[in-house]
Amino acid sequence: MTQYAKKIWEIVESSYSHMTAEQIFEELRKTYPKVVLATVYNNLNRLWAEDKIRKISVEGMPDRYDRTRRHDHLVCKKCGRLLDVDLGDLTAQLTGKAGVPILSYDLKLLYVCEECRKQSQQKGM
Amino acid sequence: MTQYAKKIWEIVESSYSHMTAEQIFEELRKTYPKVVLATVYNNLNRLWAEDKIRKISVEGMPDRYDRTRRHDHLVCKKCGRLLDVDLGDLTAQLTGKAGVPILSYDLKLLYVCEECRKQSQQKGM
DNA sequence: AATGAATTTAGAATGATTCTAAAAATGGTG
DNA sequence: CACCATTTTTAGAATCATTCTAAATTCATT
Repeated sequence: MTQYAKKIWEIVESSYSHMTAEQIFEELRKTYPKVVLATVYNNLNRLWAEDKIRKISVEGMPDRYDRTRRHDHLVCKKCGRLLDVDLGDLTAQLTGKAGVPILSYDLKLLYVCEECRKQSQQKGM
Repeated sequence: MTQYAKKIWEIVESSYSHMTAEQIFEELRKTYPKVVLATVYNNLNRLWAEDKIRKISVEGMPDRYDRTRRHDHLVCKKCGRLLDVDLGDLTAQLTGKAGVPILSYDLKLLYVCEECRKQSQQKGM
């Protein structure tokens, strides 16, 4: 791993904030001010293909990157806010039913976050 | 619902092929040759916000739209191919653990499809 | 130091989606 | 039906995330 790959991996793996490529880029620049955004994408894609990081896509938002340690997500249907939640390991339960070997799974629970609930109440929706 | 919304809803609801906005647009044009792509996006977004259709995002691919009837997806990690699979309704099981009211959930099982498996064997990967 | 492979860079290009403002359609209401 | 307000559609430009291209640099191995 190059210095960039290593640092990018550290940033993602130690973050709990589901960063976008742009945010990772900003963070990386604190250490390597000359690095370029394409490098961040290159490395994120590489790390992702090698299963060293996770990628999370939520409709209408830029992809976000996450540490690999197994956990699931609560996604606000209104604003896209992402929260970690651990629903336990369902691999065994799911593999049987699926009928093919599963690498991993990606479970998103949709809800409406506190703030969005308040907002839609105010507007009487 | 306008004529466009209705037809778009019908296209999505009756399809099992996880169509992109572009594909839905092409299909809609068979009935309404003058319709415009932005209208498709408008309606898809509206229908989705009203929970009349599902939206599925897979990393690096355009969003795809799906009927609402509960089912889950197998996603090929290499090529993004999408397959339907029914793993049963986990709502009850998940709601308890999550601790907040869940609107729905979105479960993607990652695997490597037949074709991609063959390809990577050939290349010795 | 030389070779080849992998990575980085700069910047252009792509592609999906949204935005803008104006025009058209729609839906009551009197 | 005629009027008004609201919603939807349209055309086309604009935006934004991401990828691509080709050259330059770095890296690993000999």
